[in-house]
Amino acid sequence: MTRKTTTLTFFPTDITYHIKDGKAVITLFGRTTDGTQICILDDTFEPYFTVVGGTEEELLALKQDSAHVTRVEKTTRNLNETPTDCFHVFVDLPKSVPLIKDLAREKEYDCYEFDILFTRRYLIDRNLTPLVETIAEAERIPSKNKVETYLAKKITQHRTNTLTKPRALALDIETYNPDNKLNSKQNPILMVGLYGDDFTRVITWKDWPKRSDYVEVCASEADMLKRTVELIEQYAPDMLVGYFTDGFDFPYLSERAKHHKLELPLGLDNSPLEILGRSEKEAKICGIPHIDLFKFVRRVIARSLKTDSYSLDAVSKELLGAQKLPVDMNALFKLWDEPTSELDVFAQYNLQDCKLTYDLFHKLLPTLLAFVRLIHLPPFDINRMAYSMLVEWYLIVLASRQGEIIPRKPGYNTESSRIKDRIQGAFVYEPKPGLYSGIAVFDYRSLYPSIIASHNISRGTVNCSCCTDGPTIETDRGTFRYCQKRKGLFARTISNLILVRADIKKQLKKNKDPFLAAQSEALKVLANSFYGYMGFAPARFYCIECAESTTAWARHYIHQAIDTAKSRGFQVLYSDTDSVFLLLEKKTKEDALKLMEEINEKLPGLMELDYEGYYPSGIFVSVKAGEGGAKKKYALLSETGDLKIKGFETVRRNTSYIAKDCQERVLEIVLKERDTEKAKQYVRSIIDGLRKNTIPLDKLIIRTQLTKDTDKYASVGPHVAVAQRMKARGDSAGAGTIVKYIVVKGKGKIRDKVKLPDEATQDEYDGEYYITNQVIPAVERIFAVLGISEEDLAGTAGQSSLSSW
DNA sequence: ATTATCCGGGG
DNA sequence: GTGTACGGATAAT
Repeated sequence: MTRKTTTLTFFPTDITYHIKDGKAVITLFGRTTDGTQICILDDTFEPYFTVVGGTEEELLALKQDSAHVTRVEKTTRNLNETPTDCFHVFVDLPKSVPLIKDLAREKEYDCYEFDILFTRRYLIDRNLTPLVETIAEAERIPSKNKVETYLAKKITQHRTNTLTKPRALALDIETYNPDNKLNSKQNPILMVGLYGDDFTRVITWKDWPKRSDYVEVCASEADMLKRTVELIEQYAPDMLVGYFTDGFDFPYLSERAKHHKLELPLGLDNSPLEILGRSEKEAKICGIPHIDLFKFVRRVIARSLKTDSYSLDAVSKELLGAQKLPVDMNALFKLWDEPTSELDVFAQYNLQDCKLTYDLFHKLLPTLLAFVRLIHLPPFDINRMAYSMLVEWYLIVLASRQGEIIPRKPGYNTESSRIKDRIQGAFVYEPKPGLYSGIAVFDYRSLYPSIIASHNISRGTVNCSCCTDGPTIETDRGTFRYCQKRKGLFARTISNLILVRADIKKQLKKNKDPFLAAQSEALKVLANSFYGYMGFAPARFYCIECAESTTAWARHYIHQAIDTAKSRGFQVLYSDTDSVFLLLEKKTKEDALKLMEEINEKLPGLMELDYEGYYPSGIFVSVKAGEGGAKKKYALLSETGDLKIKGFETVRRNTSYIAKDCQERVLEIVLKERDTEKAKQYVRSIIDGLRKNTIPLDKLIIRTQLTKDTDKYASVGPHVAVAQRMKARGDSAGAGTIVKYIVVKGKGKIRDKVKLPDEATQDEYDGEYYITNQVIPAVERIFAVLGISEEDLAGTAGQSSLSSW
């Protein structure tokens, strides 16, 4: 009867539950510190939700079919940060919660927390964090799982070690693709690539001459699928990694398995690979978190990347300095039909994609781990969350552990009406276009987070009834006052984020650990996302008054800095949101620093004005030539000689490198050498080079992204004409393709004068086109500031127009 | 300007 | 599964 209880130390990687004997059993999968994969069951957690109103008897009586209330616990929790009597209503099964909740609602009881998932509720209430070292007192039990299974008596964590070296396996497939068609019902999978620690394999079902030694040939597609499951099981990964595998590889594998009437029992409980969701799919494997790096990159990493495209190729290039193997995708199906040694290139291509994915995973692992540790949810969930959800769940877990009842998600009507709520934005002091010397720049450090923390902004502290005096803030929406006695949820949470980050930054100075660096970054972005979250219509903790007060205080503090500067005789050049640019003129840097100290003395709490830097010269350019109102278009020269350029066009849309290069060089000459004449001569030399066709061809390439397929454009612009040319010669060019072209000499419209970069020759590009449409527009506003007209610039003063050159 | 719609990414 | 979109860019009004 009695079995031996053992102590297991393990890292939980995945969590789920199953029903056994009419009861929900939490199932944790993970790896022990000595490397064994295990499964731990916990049958001591009961599903519940929270009700305000009703009586114990009435709640106990709620029942629909077999769904029923098992017990009711009277308790006190905070509702909108105010202590409130409520009930925890326990039910027989997790899926009974929505049913019983509906019955309770019919009786007009206020229901909460009925949509907090069972496994998440477990992690919150039991204070557990995935991927963190866990100690379980447990006994071994018989099971059909692929791994040793134990029933837990007690599970605890000390939040020390984290699973920083998970055993990862990357997967990628290649498919039969006639006419660029991706159709999992018709076209088979040709190859499955796997890449792990000391493991490389491409599985396929045709042989070809001179194939690489990591290629394994199966008899059929079905055999290849079975072999894939077998190899994954043998490798026993902690995490299965892919790129857009939620949207492509796993759904495709699943569909092909269905086609062959096969199951893909990848789960550690032998359950099949599951494809969830309707429009945005998720591929789930029980016990093995599936990490789709594409989703993580697009939702979390994107804002720190330069690239516009989140393709594996572009992201690998930026983060790893490595790229996909260049192949002609259209050749794959032809080679498959008649295999030659050339087909091996596609196996190499397949494996390279797996390797990039594997390397990318390790590059991004510190960030993923940082969020898992902060938010306390499983890696599978964190991987797929948008910023708003990361903030929301950070709040949910913290608030819940502090006894707060989690607000409901807004209904459709509430959300629609919230969308109409507009918040008055930041203050902008528009600069007068001009060339300036001696600029000091200050900015408020983490302005919005520090305001929220310092002014105790929170949904539960706004216009509290416990203190009627205290500072107020005027906004378009009314005057708001925040409690002086109780610390609010938002303010407490954000203060904590700021303080923990300060501590991590201190540690980072001694130890440049990438995991620490990622934690610091994660804390920063979470803090910076709070303001946006408060005004986000679908947010549970929505608080428009809080958001409105935050920007109002921001405007107040930036005005305060500007007014103090003016009263001390500084000229204010420009200001936007959290920064102030001062023109020093006769004053020194020391005077400016003294001013900063003076401003800082008056600031409350965590708020602080930072000295961003001193710039010997800077130019502010108007958005439209010759007019005022230069918003966010300026260039500064730092003391170390670096140019800081804001708001000028970049080579992304319809701009050539020659235009950008010329613009940068002009800014450099103007700011560093202060030599207008030299800048003018430089532009003239470029114009001359364009006329004489001596500027290298690759500087003239113009890039434009196709927004739709070529046949859907009403008007055929140059980029559409190029796409048509590409198609005519057999290249693919559909929606999303970035087309590259060069404008060449000739008659007619621009679209009749475009060529692909590899078709055009040095002598045939149209210099005049580049002068009028690329180079001049890029620099004319800079010269307008310096009092030089287009005509003067081009050396054509006196002529009637540019076109007469 | 503000509001709808489309699209990514994979072969 | 006690559930679910998202965010950017372009086109349309």
